[in-house]
Amino acid sequence: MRVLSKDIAKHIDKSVEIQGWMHKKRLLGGLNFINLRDRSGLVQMVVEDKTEIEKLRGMQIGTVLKVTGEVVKEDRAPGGTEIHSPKIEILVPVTDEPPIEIDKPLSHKPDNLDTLFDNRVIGLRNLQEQTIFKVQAKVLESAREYFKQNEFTEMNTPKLLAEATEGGAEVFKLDYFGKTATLAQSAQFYKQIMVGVFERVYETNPTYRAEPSATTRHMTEYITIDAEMGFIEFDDLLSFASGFLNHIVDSVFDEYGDELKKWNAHKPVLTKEIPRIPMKQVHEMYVKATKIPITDEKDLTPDEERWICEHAKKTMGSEAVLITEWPSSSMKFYHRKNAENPEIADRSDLLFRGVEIATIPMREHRYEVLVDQLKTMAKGDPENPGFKPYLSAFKYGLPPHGGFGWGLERTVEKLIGLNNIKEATLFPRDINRLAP
RNA sequence: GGGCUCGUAGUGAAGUGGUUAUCACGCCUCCCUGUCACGGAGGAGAUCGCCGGUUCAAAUCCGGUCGAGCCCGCCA
Repeated sequence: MRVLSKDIAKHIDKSVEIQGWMHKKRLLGGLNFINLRDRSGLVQMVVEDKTEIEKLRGMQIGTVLKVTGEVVKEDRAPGGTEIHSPKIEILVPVTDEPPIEIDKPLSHKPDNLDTLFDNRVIGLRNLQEQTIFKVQAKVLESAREYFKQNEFTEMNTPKLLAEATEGGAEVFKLDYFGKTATLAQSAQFYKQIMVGVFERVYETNPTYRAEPSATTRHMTEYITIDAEMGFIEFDDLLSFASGFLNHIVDSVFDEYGDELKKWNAHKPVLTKEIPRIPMKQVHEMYVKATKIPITDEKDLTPDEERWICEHAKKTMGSEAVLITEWPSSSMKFYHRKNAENPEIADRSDLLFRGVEIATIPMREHRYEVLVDQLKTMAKGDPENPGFKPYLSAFKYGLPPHGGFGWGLERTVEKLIGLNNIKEATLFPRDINRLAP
């Protein structure tokens, strides 16, 4: 009966069987320490028997072991317990030394990321790398928790689409039994359609962008937390997003705060309601503070995004900020113009620690207005089979609604304090990486 | 797509014209009974990304090429 490393303290003075990977050898001669890794962590065993330690000669880190030994309480052992007099059975011998270190922190310097990803299969076994992806799993878990508390229904929408209709990002094209299919660049149309079914829906699925971007915050495949809710207005939508971020941050640091100390990650300071700042005001504050002129009034530059987050941290007690009042001239056709001021759109971007992690807009739900915006802003044909089913959802009744597309990897990256989105991705895909 | 920067043992780094290319981790052999970045002695491991050029001499300078990184544009 296998016992996990985290549970051995419950078996003091008893014989237990443990299984896992050899993580570290410290051979002191007559007294040898072997660390074993399993899914719950590490356990130390003390090997004094020469025939037992000889079994491990030539065996490298990663060797799969089954060990039976006695659990002993020992203050000098990490965790206060260890295994004595082990009988070692090698389940899978490993004689090749690992191409990258498993038992020591790996270099995350930009110059070394290529090596990190080339050796990803083995490097992910590194405990510090594991922390990144336990945090990622926790972000998803706490997101689901929050959605459930707020009566959302989880869904899965198709990623293979007939043709590109949404506009904006470049799409991947692929052969589909002689026709051309595209990979979804977002769940946009489907999640709006599903508002007509469940009111509140979300999914956490991959999305694909064929943009030839080579930056620290872009990939060709990434996970979006896509949510949409009906019968809501803009204010409440932004409050919902504030609560969402707070819940995720609290959940992650409650569970992994200790492990994250090894990454020098500190819990972000946030306000219950994330501060909302109109874009024009950000431009003004930025220009005044930095003397750097604004080149594009319709968007923020990456430097402005970094600056406003620092500014909000210092003056508003929040490392996140909601940028509001986006000019309607740059909005998508399915976004909604502000009722009082049609020059601006009911849209907000959520910036967190210097990077945009979510876009949070209200959608235009009125059929006639939407059709008009489709024609004038996107030069789209409402009769096009890519648009017609989508538009019919509106024709047959969609309430006022809004939602967000929330970048999972960017969120994890910034929670931990990493500098490149790919570090927060198991097997990153970018303009020139398709493997491993 | 535009600009800038970088390619040296398995890994991380040093070496800016001079003949055996340096160090640390890892690996191999030996010593070591409380290690936890164990310690000590010894050893193996690199056509210095690739091609061409300049030079008596190139890891080092020049040109090309391939690969990578960062910034910008765009976005999650």
